[in-house]
Amino acid sequence: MKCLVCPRNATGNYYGAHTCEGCKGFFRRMLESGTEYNCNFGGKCEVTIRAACKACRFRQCLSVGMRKRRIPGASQTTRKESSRFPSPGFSVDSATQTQTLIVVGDCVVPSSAISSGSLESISGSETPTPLTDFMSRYLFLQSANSRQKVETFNAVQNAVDLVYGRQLSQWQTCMDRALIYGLVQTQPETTLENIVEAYREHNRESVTLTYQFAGMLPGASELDPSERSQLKAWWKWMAFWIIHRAPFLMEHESYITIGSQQYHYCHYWTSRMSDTTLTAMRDEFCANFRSIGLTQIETYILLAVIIFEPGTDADHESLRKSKDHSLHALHRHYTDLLFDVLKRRCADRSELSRTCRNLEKFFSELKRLYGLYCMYIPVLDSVKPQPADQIFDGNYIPFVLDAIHNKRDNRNLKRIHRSTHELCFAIDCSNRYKTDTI
DNA sequence: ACGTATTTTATGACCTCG
DNA sequence: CCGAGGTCATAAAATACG
Repeated sequence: MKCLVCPRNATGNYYGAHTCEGCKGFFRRMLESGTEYNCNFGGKCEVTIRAACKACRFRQCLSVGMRKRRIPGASQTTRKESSRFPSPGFSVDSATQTQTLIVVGDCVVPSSAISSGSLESISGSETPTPLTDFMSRYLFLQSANSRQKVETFNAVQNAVDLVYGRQLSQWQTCMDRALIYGLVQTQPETTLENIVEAYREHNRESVTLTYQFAGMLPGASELDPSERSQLKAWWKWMAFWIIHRAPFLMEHESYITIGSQQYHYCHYWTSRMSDTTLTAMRDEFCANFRSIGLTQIETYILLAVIIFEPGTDADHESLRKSKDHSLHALHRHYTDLLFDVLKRRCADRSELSRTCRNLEKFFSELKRLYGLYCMYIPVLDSVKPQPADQIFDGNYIPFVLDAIHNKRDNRNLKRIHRSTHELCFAIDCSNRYKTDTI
């Protein structure tokens, strides 16, 4: 196997990546010395043997996922890691790590629980008395149900790795560089127009990834076309957008990179592109979501629940009324799975109910945020969700690019801005998202 | 300025230990 | 057996010197 940093052969997995002895030693020395090197050639040097530019070699180390496991005296690091995906039990600490679940009796348990010898406590040792027919059938159904959940759990994990693994690790690198190593992402000179274009590109890609993820969820491909179209509801994508990014959108700074240029979409650009109220609300929302303390896999199961939420679109009124179509069944299945996983992770009932309460609170915030985004995403013209007049009742939508080019009369823009702003707070999304299913 | 010797620094193969 | 961290010979770079 090749070293992920330089052209040599890898000799093992060091600091979280397959590298050679040289790159391992180099990374260790860089951490020890704490010296920060700058590249004099634009940060794009090829990492060759021995003579490589230190700045670029270190950047490459970070980008392939090399991390110091424990920084002496830096408790912040551990806190940050654990706040992202706190995971007692179902530990999934990187975007690409996979935790398999298996069925024991009627329970779904992480495979690690078996190897660590806690099997007895989960399954109970033996069942000496013969079962009645009814009980056998009952247990069979229950175990089939568990098996299905395990399959779904693993499929969700697989979908996360495949669809989002790369993106998550890029963002994690961006965040680690800043928070752990105090390195600011080198940013090429750019303009607001470039950032807006990158943001659009990023969102187009994001739509694709969302539906790619949705398509990989067990059950999705078997839906009939009208049901499948409901997976693409615009508000679902919005919820997906924010939840998927929540670990990286902090109050003090954002750590996501966008577009083919991988621009750091930092607070500065956010403030140039949208209202500070929106950013503040977004960041507060993300902080609240992080405080729920869902693990990574729980987060994406939650997203699956959202994806399969039966629609409320007027076009699908008849579908919505029938309670037995597949979308409802799938929604139920994923909700069950989420509950199962939560139940098994939470230490006691109070932790479980706290998590559920927080989830409920999160849904009501989501509605509020949805109102805001209804205004801004069409403004940025990054996706074409529904015709704007359906959301804004015929009001003119201010386009940011128009504002940049001063194509519109500024006074008019301000007026419209204010009116849409007020309007978005008034949008009642309560019929769009039901919390009673969770 | 140039060539050579010496010193300093960075590297990576190998080692130890948990 | 694996990987984090230590050791040390040595390659490479920096500096001194004639």
